[in-house]
Amino acid sequence: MRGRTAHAIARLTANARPAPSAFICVVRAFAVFSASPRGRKACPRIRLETTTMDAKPGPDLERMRHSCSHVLAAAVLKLFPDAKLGVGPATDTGFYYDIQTTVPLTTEDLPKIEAEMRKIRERKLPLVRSEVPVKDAVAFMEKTGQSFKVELLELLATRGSTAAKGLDDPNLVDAGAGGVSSVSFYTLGDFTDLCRGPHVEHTGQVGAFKLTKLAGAYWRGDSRNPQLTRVYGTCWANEQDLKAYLHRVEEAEKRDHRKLGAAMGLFHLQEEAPGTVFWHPKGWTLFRTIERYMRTRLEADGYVEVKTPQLVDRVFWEKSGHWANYRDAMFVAKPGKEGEEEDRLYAIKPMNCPGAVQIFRQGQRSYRELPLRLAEFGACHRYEPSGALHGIMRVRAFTQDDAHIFCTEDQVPAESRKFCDLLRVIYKDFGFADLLVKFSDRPELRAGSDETWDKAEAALEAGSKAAGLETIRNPGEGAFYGPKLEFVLRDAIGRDWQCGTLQVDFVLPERLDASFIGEDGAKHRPVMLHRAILGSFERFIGILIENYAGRLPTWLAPIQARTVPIADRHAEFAREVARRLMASELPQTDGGIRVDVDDSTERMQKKIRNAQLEQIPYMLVIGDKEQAEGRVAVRLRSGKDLGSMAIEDVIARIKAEVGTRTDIVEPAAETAKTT
RNA sequence: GCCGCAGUAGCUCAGGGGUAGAGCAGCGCAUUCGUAAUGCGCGGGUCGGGGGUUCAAUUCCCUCCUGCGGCACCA
Repeated sequence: MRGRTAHAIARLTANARPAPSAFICVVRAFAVFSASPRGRKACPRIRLETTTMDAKPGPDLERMRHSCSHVLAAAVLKLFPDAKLGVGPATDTGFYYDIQTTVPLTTEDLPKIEAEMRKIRERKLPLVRSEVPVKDAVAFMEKTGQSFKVELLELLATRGSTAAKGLDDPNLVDAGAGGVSSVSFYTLGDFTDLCRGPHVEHTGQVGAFKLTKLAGAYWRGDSRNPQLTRVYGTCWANEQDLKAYLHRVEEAEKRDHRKLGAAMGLFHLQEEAPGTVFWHPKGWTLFRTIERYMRTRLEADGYVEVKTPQLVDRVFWEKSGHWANYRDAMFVAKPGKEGEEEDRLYAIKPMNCPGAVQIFRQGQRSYRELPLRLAEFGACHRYEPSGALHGIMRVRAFTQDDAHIFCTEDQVPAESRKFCDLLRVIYKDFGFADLLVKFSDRPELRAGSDETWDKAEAALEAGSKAAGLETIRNPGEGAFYGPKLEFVLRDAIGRDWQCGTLQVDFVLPERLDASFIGEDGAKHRPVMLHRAILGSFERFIGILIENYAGRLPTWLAPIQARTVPIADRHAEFAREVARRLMASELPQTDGGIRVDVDDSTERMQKKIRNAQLEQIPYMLVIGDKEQAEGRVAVRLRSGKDLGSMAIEDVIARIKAEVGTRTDIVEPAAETAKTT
């Protein structure tokens, strides 16, 4: 968000419509749910809302959506009179209501509920607010059997807030010390709900809506509580906006890395290996390109690379604390003949840090070696809950761009700063400019004393200050061994992805007894910084695919150019051109330009179509003319025709794009169909 | 893990108590073509696995697996 003008944001968020020339920009701070699959944790952020000056006057969207959730609840109660209601707030695109019914709701009920909702809208029922003493409110909800509402009322009476923890419900948070003595009710026909409001005046003002999905949701977000059925809907000012939204959802689906990744031939997943990726040649080329790039950056920044074992005795994990905290999520192995397995139980590493400590512990370390930056492209396995798996974004086997920096407490600020600088350069190279940083402090379940945590949090605070970061507090979300900074980047369609992390750890060096000899000749404990920039390669590649909608910049594209001979007699020259491109040495890579030849018997038009669909940056067409002149006709995937070019000029251009990691933008390059 | 939904050819999808069909892709032949689909032909499926009901199951029921959308989780 930073560094963007309000106008740019308006354009980003204006549903692909041109940005209005005049608009009002309202800045509001409130809790929004992050779209990051890292979790839909509440992530407070400044949000810009834009409204056009010439926008039609009408009820505020959020208010309308909130009212729409009441309409939903009223409709459900009409159809299922014994339904118990949970909470029903507005969301970024609509609303939901959590409902418990004796017979579970199914998707077949949705059209019926929708029809009932329309009836309510047509009747233009007023939404009437009333102030009610808590005692009376409880009596009313008890009488109507709304036990969840009674629970909410009790929370309001004692705490003045219904928030489960922290900032988790933007619509119900009204945090204030102490309880309240009265609450507000809203009545809509014969349906009365506990609600803070505000609402539209009557149900006729509820715009175009559609119920979109059903899902289970734990009461008050706690898996120990009963699960209610959450009915999701979307709601817009008018039919046109609703249609535009549904269209946008469809467009976003086309970016889905699972679909694109398969279509681009990058990888596949299959039943027998849930949550693990089969990388195909093109996908692995992309993976290695990123790995090579990271290695170059890390080496330049004073890291040394290591590799630690996959399988380590459980005793080791007990020592590190992982066994106690994460045993359920670890894969274990007992080798040996069936019935005669070895006594020792091994676990596949879920993290790289204990391994890194072992390397640090070998021999006697001196303060002169610090800071020691041990990088590892470590492959970790975690038995993630089945419901969490998602394409290659959330998997059970993944490769981290991990590193552990062993240093003194005094070195933490400088190392933090150095890390943040590196992180920013790398994100920029991948095309991400927007960055948000969260500061996660001590969780409830943790290792180490409070004094240690005080020290660690203070050190990280100093580090983030040294790096010049503005951070957002994320209470209780630190790792069990230390507090962390979390780096969130924003993609081309405004979604947030948490990727990087920097964690200060005083605990593991202690537990695993790491030490160095200081200037004073005495033994000291090092501080350990855990850090990652991409997070996991698998997830980051998924993010890249979605961010670029498959159209990876030339430096990352698995195939950068394809020669397209028009007829068989041009094939030999096409192969010759490809050989020349392959022989050209690209900057910062091991090889030449990644090029192939389409010498199939298809017509040229079909070959171009195929290259387009594969999002290949350069199509080098070769016919009689080109062959005679020793040149190629260059077409970009944007549809732009660069005309006839000398082969060395094509090579120079691709080299330039790879060298700067930025594609050359052609001004008139927008003729291509979007597919 | 929990709630809801889904699984039919490599892909997208149709069908339905009497053992399956389209388009694309693939293969073969013809075509040798100037910037997003040349024509003709051919092959391809234990209808996710297991169990049950039935004269008969891909279709109905149960169960398991996997995936999808959420919830919870995410060192």
